[in-house]
Amino acid sequence: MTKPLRADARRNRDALLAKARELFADGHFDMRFDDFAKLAGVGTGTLYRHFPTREALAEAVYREELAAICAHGRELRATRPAADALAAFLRGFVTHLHNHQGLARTLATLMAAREGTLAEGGQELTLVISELLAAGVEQGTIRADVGAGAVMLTLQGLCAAHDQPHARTDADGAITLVLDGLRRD
Amino acid sequence: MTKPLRADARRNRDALLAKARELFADGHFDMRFDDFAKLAGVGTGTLYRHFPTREALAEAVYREELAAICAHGRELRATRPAADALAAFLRGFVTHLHNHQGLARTLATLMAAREGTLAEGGQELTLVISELLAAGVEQGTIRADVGAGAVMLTLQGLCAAHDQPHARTDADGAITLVLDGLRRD
DNA sequence: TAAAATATGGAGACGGTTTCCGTTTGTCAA
DNA sequence: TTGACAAACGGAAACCGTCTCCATATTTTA
Repeated sequence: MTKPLRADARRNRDALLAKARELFADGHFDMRFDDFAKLAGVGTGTLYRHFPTREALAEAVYREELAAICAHGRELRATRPAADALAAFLRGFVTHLHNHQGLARTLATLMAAREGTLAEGGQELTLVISELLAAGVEQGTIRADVGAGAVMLTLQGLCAAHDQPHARTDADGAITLVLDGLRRD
Repeated sequence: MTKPLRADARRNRDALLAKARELFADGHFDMRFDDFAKLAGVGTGTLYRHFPTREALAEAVYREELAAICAHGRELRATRPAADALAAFLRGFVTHLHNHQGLARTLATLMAAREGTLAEGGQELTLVISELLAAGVEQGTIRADVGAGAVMLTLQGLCAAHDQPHARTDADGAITLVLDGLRRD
């Protein structure tokens, strides 16, 4: 599965990721792709070998962060009533997006992607949400006629709009609607 | 305001729009920008003079369509209880998007745009929705603590996801959540 | 330590975008 | 009408980011 990587290859890959993380954190998302390579001190070819596209790089940068979010979602589901867990998860998601612009930007792309490794991240998130919904249906606190896709679609909106003026307020409002709309009580 | 346009200029502009409409209707959204010019029988420079960017062209193509949608929304507001009008408007919007991929694609861009003429289209839609909401608040059928931005954000999600597998089902679900979440009764 | 396997780097090809300016077309006043 | 001026045209060529290719270098294996 996970093919063993040659020493220099791993070193270069890590250098690229580190530099990308640094630049993303500073809000530099739109660099010339080649420049990532230059700044990381590797050749253009090396960059392309490790990350064929800009999105692949972003995906690698945020993979762990997204996995952590999903893990947090599962933990919530295991330790709280489903409706509470869902609310906490979505509210936390909004806050996290608000504090991590790069993640929002990346997720907007990931969710739009329909094939390949890129889509995986989005699918894991969908899975977590559908588990939360299923638990809520089981507990009778969440309606059964709306699927995880509908919620994901709202999240996609949040991500796509993350850099608009009233993004935070609007995002909070949208999540409120989703939560109240889902509630069955 | 509306500067008088020279005869040949108007002719070329119309040819460009007509060809773009035709191509968009056939699902050809990703043409080389130059080719619009060639296909419309005008020079590259002429294309750029009339529509500086791809988005400007798309915006011009769908401007009337969007205006019609907004007009329809206002008409609904004037002739029905606000909650009904809002539901009809949003449901209709989903159906319309589903039947007009090009509009969805264009709106996704328009809504993301934050400045210039491009943003205008998005703003008019926001305005219509906030009028519908305001009417509902007045009539006591819609909650007052969530703004039009929250709804727009969901619509942005619909547009961004319009070409995904379960887009229609998910869109219907998301709108259901928005409507039920907004209802105050 | 030599051969095989893997990875590197960066020059340059590629292709879409955009500008620039000499020519054409339309407008308007006389 | 016609002449002069302004507005618009067209498309060749400059521009610029992306991506490939391969001679060279590094690591691994035997």
